[in-house]
Amino acid sequence: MTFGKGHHLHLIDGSAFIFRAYHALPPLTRKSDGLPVGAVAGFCNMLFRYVENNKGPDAPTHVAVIFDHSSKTFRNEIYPLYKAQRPEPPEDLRPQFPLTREATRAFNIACIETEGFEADDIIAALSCKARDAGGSVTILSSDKDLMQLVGDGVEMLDPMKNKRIGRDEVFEKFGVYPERVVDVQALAGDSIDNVPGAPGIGIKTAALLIQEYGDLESLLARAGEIKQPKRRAAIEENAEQIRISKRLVALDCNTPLTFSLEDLEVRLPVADDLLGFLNRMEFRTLTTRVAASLKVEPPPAPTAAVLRNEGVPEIVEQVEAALPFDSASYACIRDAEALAAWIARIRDLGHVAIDTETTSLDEMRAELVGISLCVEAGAACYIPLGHRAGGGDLFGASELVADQMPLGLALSMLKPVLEDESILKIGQNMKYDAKILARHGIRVAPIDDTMLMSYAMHAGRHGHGMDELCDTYLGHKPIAIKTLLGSGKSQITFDRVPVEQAVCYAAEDADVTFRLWKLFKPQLHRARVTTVYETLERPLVPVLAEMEMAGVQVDRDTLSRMSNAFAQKMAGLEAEIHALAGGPFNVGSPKQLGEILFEKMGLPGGQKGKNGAWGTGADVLEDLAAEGHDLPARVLDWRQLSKLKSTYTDALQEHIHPETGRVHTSYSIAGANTGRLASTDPNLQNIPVRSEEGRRIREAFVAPPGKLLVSLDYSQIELRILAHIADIPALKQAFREGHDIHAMTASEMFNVPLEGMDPMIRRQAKAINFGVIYGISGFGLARNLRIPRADAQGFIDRYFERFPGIRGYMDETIAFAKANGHVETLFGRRINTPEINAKGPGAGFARRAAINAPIQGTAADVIRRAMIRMPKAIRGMPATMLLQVHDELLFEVEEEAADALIERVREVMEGAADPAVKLTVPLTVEAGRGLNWAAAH
DNA sequence: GGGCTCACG
DNA sequence: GACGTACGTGAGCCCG
Repeated sequence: MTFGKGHHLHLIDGSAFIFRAYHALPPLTRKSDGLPVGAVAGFCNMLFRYVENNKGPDAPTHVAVIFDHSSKTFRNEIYPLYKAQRPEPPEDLRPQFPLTREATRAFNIACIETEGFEADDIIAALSCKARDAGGSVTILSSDKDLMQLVGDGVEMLDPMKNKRIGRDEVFEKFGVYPERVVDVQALAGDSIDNVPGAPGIGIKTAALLIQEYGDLESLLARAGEIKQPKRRAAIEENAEQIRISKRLVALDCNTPLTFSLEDLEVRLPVADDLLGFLNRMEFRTLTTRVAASLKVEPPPAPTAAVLRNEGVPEIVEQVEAALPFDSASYACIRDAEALAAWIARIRDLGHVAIDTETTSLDEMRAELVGISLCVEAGAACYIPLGHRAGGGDLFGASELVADQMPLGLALSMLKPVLEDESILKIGQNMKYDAKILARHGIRVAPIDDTMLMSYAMHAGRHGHGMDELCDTYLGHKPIAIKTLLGSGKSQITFDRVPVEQAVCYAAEDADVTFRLWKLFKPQLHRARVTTVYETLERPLVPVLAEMEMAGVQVDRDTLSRMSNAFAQKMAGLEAEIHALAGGPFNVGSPKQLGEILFEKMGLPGGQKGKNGAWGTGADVLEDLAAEGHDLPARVLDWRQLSKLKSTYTDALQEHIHPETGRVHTSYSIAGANTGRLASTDPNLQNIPVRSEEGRRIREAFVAPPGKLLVSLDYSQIELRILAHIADIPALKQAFREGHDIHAMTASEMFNVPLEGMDPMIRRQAKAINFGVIYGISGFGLARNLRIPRADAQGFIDRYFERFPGIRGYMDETIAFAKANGHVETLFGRRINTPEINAKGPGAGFARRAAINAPIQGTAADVIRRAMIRMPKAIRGMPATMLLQVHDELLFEVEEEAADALIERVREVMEGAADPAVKLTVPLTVEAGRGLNWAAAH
C-alpha cells in the first residue's frame, strides 16, 4: 500500500540509542568469548521496550532505525574542521556498532545508513517525504539538531524522558520556532560539533537577534543597526563564517534515498531470527522475556553458563529493570497465610523493597493504610490494612472495608523481618516509612534508600523523587497519586481509595523502588560514591528520624501574644501608609506599591524588571527611605511585621502537634545539591535572628521544665574550609592562633594594624571573605557594600594579589568542573555541574555555584558526620538532639547535665572531619544555653 | 503556578 | 557601554 494519509512513521535515532546504552551500562562482555556487548544489550532492551510500548491502536504503521555511517560526510567538504575534535569512540564500543545493526534487523525493523551522510540528513529526507505524502512522523530522539524538522505533522519524542517535542517545545529551547532554528544555530555555533557560529553569541542572544530582525539574511544585511558594539562586530566580522555554519547545521530534505517509504512498513519480529540473535549474544534473561512476549519456548542456552548463577550480575539487573510493568500481576494480601508465604520469600532472598501508604504526608499525623512489598522486579504485593468505606458519617468516621488483615496481626508478622539484621529493607525516601513504622513500635534496619543513592550519584543533575527516577531510568511513568486521590478541594485520603486501585498503585511503587535499587546499587561503585552513600547519606536516616520525632517545644501563648501585637502595629502602619499615599491600596501587593511610589508619587530611582513590574525590594525601599521619604520607610516596617506574623508567629502555631505539643519539622536529605539539609513543614532553619524584633520569636522555642536548650555552632566553618582547601598560610595561621579573621584580612589587604582598626574597613574585609566563598564578582560585592563597582573590583584585585591561592582554587575548581562535569567535597561528595560548559549568562551562575559547592558541601559533610556520631556519643546522657541549622546543633538537656553535654558534643563536632580528612585548620565550636532558643544562641 | 519578597546559614 | 551576576535554601503572598 502506498504511504500516505493515516500512516504514521517512526524514525529512531539509532546512534543516540547506542551511545545512551553504552554510557548507561557497565562494560559487559559475552560470557563465552569476552566480546564486549554492553551497548548491544542496552540497545536491545531499548528496542524491546520500544516494540512492547508500540503495539496498541496508536501504533506506528512504518518504522526505521537510522544510523550514522562514518564520520566523514559532505559537511567536511564545506568545513574541514566540522566535528573534527570529536573523540574517537571508545575501543570497546567500536566492535558493537555492526552488532547493533544486526540487532535492528533481528527485530525485523528497517535499518538504514548511507555513506557520506549523517543519520540526521536521512531523517530529514524521510520526514519531508512522509509529510509531503500526507502522513505523520515521530522522530525518536532528543537531538537538538533535528528540531528544525518539527511542525506540519512532524514531531519529536525524547525517548528517555518520554517527552513530546512539538513547535512550542522547540521555541522553549531555541527562542524561535522550528523554521528559524537553523538561523539561531548558525549564529550560536556548537562547540561540540565544531560549528563556528559568531564568537560570543549564544542561543539566547541569537534568538533575540533573530526575533528582532526576522531571519538570518535580514540580520546579516542590517547588522550595522545592532546597538551593542560587541555583538555588531561579532556578526559583521564573521558573516561568511555564519553562512558556512548555517550550511553545516541545515538538514537537506533532498538527501538521496535508495528505498521507498513503503519499505519501512512495520513487520512483526520473526521469532527464530530474533531469539537466535539474542541467544547468540547470550542475553539470557532478555531471550526468555522476548520468547514469552512472542509466546514461544525460549531456545536452550548456547553454553552451560547461566548468567544469573555465574556472575555478570549487572546484565541481569539491567534487563530486569527494563521488564515491562504489569499492574495486573500484583498480589493483594488479605490473610496471614498469604503474608507468611511472602515473608518466607523475603527471608529466602535476604532483601525486600517496602513502601507504606498513609493518610498524610506528615509522618507525625499520618495513619497507616497499607504496606507494599517487592522481592524482585515485577513480583510485588500490597497489604491493605486501613481502607475505609467512601462516605462516612457526619463526623467523617466510617467502617473499615471487609477482607483486610487486622493491622496488628500484619505488623506483628512483619516486625521480625523488618528488624532482622540480616534482611535488607529497600525504600525510596525510607525516613518517611521508618517514621511511620516507628510509631507502631518497629525499628526498621538495615536499610537502603534509592532516593539517597540517586542523590549521591546525581545531585545537581535532576530531582530524586520516585516518579522522576522511574521515568528517567526505567522509562516508565508510574501511576500518579493524583489519579487516585484527585486534587484540590475534592481530594480524598488514601484510606478512601478502593483496594483494587490501591494495589496497582502501591505495589507498583515497591516494584519501582526495587528496580531502581537493582540499577543503582552497582552504579554507586562505578561513580565512586559508595563511601559517600554509606557514611554520609544512609546513616543519617535514623538520626534525622529521631530528631524529627522528638520535635522542639514551642510555646503557643508567646506566639499568639506576638501575633496580636504585630497585627496592631501593622494596622497603625497601614493607616499611616494609606494617608501618605493619599488613598487606600494593598500594601502587600508589590505591583500596587510600585505604581504608587513611582507613578502616583513620582519618586526617582524606580526600575522596571523584565516583566514590566516596578522593583520594590528592600534595597530599593531602603534607598528611598534614606533620601527622606516616609512611605517606603513605613512599608519596610510593615513588611517586616507582616513577614514575622504570617510566616512565623501565625504559621508556627499551626505546626504545634496536638498530642506532643511540639513542632516536628521534616528534613530533606536530598533537597539541597551541596549536601546541606533542608527543613520543611515548617522550615526551622530560617527562624529570625538578625533583627531584634525577629529574634524574639526564638523565645517561643523553649525547654520543658527542668531542662535547658543548648546550642552549639561551628565558628566560621566555611572560611576555615576555604583556608584549608585553597591552602592559604596567612588565613590558616590566623585560625590556628584564634585571631579575628576579618580584621586580619583587612590588615593584610590594606596594610593597617590590627590594633584600633576602623570597623568600616573590617566590614569590607568581611564582605570580601564571604564573597570569595560565593564565587565573588565586582558587581556582587559592589551591590553588597553599596560602593562603586570599580572600588569593589579594586578590593577583589588586591585580595587576590595578597592571597593568590584563592585565585588558584577558583581556577582549578572551574577547570575540574569543566573536565569532569562535577566538583567534589573533601569527603568525596559529588555535586554535578551540568551547566558549566553553557554559554551566556548561565555560565556565570554555574561557575560561581561550582566554586561555592566544595566549600559549602564540605561544611555540610562535617556536620553530617558529627550528627551521625552523636547518638552514640551522648548515649546515657539525659539529652536529645533536636535541630540542625547548617552549622548549628540544638539540644534539649536536663539542667544538671548541660556542662557535660556541651563538653561531649563539642568534642564530636570539633573532631568530625577526623579521621577521613586531616584538616590543617582547627574547627572550633561555640556553645550557649538557656531556657529558650534566643537565650541559648 | 510563577514571580516577588524575605527569613536563615 | 551596561546581556546579568554574589552561594545554598523554604514559605507566604499576590495575581493571572
